[in-house]
Amino acid sequence: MLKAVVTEPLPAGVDLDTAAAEWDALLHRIAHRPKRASERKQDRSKRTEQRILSAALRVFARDGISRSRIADIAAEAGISTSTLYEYYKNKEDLAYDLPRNHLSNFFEGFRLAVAAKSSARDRLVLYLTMSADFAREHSEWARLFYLEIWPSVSVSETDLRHSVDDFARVVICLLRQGERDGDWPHGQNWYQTASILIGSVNQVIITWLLYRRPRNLTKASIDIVERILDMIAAEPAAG
Amino acid sequence: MLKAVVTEPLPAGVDLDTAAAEWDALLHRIAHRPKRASERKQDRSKRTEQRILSAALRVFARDGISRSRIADIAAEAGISTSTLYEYYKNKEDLAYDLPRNHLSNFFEGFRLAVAAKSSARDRLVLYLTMSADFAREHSEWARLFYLEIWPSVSVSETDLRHSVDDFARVVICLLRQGERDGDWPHGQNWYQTASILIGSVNQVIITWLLYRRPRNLTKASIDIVERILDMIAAEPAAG
DNA sequence: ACAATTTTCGACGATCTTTCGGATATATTC
DNA sequence: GAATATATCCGAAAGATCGTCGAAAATTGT
Repeated sequence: MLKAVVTEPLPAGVDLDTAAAEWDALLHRIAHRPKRASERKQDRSKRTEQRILSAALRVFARDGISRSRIADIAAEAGISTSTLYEYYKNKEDLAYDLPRNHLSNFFEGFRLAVAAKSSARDRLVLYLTMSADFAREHSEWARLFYLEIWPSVSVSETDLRHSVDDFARVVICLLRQGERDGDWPHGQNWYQTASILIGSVNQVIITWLLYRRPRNLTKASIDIVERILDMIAAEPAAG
Repeated sequence: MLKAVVTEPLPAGVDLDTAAAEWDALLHRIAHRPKRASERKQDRSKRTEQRILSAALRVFARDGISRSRIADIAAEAGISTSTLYEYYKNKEDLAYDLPRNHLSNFFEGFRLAVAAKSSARDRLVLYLTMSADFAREHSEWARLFYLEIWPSVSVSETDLRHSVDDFARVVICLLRQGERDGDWPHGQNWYQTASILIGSVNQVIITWLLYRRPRNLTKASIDIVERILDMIAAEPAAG
């Protein structure tokens, strides 16, 4: 795991080693949120579980969560309805397990890719761009996550909430890094800046999911993130 | 209705009268989207309809749409289940009628309030701030709209979609106004700018709805909108 | 006050969800 | 490799919610 090598004199009152360690810890944590409690013992079951998840994703994306029927998902997975209940308490439980899996994969992918980037700005661009790209590559999952689950009231009562909170936490952490490194001026409200970044990218992703516009989601997300970061870098220092 | 009085020489190729007329027309249209088709004949029915809407809002906000039962809503409204079906085809139909009503009211409120503002910047700040304030004042409705309905797949298949599209249209129109008036530099991608503004404000609203943070939603939305507009005004002109 | 129209409601059938007990498959032990 | 224990699967039936229908009640117009 990369650790920033400090060659310049430390700014007063900031421990870069501690900061780097925090970053590593955050990266590790987000990619390793505990999975669901019940571990299946037999290989057969693990295959069945995968078949259920993949079937559920297809059906949910096609019909929307509320209009999907458990029986359809079970049929699509090639098992009986009652077997499905051996794996998931109910439809909601199933629906909320899907994003957790994928989010873990996304975070793990980012953890590996970000090793090549050293500046906070590059990392931030990578992070937000990757999230848009992940949505484009897994558009069935993204429909489910961005259009049905993320904003839902119930997220706040679920384990999934932690993963969603992690998403914002990464942005905040990188904004602080950039401030320390002088990528943008001191004294801004980083929660507000994070809202702008995350809100803007999500807005682009959601519009793309609903209307397939703009055509090139990857380019659009790079453009919007870089534009915002340019604007932030040009702001007068506050405080 | 206010019409901009032109005292300065017109910039080449721009008809300010036409632009002002378009703005008036847009304002009128958004506040007067046609209501639902079926008109009730008796006064009693109109009261019942209101009781249903108000009961549905409470129940949906409390339980979430998918967990709400038609029977509960009917009981809350003091009518029988089957009577409710006389008014709404099904739960979805009911859920999607609520936002339409409120959005109309919001647009009408904006139409009246914006008459006092003449610059595009002031109008934009007013618009986005009012939308956050409307969410704060009608938080049950806002939970339903922002957390369950707006991002939902099904919006794209409903009448409601027009009202949602109107919301963005107003922002785009005001951004063009501001460009003509020199409030910010020429040549930017206004769809992108609109995504930033709308996405950021929505993000703040959603966070407030879920976690009641930041405490003062009104102030937070003013701050974030003004910060973004300042940044946009400071951008170099693109070409 | 009477007829026509509109609105309400209880009862019922249809659809979907969830549970339960036993049958079948896999793993473990000797 | 047979016996035992455990894990997985399924059919059937119970439970819950949705949505319909015809008759009763309320309202309106004359």
